[in-house]
Amino acid sequence: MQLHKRDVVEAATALLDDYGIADLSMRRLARDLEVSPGALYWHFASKQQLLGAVADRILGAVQDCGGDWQERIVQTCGRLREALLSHTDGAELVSASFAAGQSAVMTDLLAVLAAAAADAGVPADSTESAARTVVYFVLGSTVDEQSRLQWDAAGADVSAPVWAENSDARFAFGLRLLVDGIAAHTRADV
Amino acid sequence: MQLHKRDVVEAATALLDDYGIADLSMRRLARDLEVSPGALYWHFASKQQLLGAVADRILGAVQDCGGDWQERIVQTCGRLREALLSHTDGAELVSASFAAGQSAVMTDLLAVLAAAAADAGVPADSTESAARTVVYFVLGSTVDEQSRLQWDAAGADVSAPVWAENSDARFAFGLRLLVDGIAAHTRADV
DNA sequence: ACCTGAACACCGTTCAAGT
DNA sequence: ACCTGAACACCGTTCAAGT
Repeated sequence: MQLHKRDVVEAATALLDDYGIADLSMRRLARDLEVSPGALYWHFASKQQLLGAVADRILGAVQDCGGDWQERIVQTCGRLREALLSHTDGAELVSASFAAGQSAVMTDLLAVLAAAAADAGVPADSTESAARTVVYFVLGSTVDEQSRLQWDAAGADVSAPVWAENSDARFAFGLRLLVDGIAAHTRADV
Repeated sequence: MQLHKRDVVEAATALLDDYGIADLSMRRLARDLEVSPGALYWHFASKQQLLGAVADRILGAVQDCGGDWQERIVQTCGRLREALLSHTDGAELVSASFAAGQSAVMTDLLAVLAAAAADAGVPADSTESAARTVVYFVLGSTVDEQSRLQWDAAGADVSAPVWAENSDARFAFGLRLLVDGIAAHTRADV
């Protein structure tokens, strides 16, 4: 039967979860779907574009939420982190797709965060900068956390769980820094 | 004559500057050096390790500096950004090497930033988190900036220079957010 | 419209064998 | 100690040709 975009993205996600981003190749994906490699290029212009679709699928779990601007930022970032951690190499894949400008959902999240910054009183020409700064933190710290997590799961030495236990607190601390920064900045300008 | 680590790193940097990270392959590098690909593996255990050495070469230009903790953070980040921007795909390469834990100099910079955070009054168990948050911002924003810069240099549409002019201000704003956050956080805790 | 088959132009890494 | 040659096991992408 016919191959649809959704099937391809689903199979790619499964491949990612089971074997990681290094094994997520167009040829391997085609093999899993029992089509020729060229077939994928009927549905996607490039591997980058396909990875963007996988990123958007991963980020589907992140819905926006209510509350004041601080709660909205903290919640959005928390959910983003959870979504990334729930797929093997999820943070790395989304990070790469974001950098390549291939994730539409990531662009939406940026808008949500920029709106929260606006509510906080950040001047209109700086809300985008504030939102990006927050996103850089979430992506950077989660890539770090996940690589350590996965390294420990394989290597398994003693001091690993200590890091893992602290990672929630470390994430919360960095995020607090940014929220405090936004709050302080708007106070200074008003 | 004999091949030395320094020659390899130098040739790799030249290849990076002239053709970008996508063309920085072990085989192409070997061709430029007029050796067989296998020769490189006598001097470096893997491509990742070689890229780490290139990252450290790029970061050699970033020396540490004096002043109060705020000045030290702002200066260090400014110099880091300059170093990244002065090589094609420099931000991407250093970012990848940092994530892979292959850049010794990046670890030094982390320590410098952590020391500044400590001077600011951040509790000892959080200085590392503060430093990493700053580094995530510099790497993330500079990767972004550089990809836009290089895309414009090739594509060349109208609205490009506007972005370029604002990128200094955008960087400064994000950095200010973080410095304000560190300042606010320590005030709240003391 | 959708896919196959085969090709093009590459990769990183290993390792016996040479000097 | 340092390097070559050749192999192993792959890549992303394109495109004429088929149905």
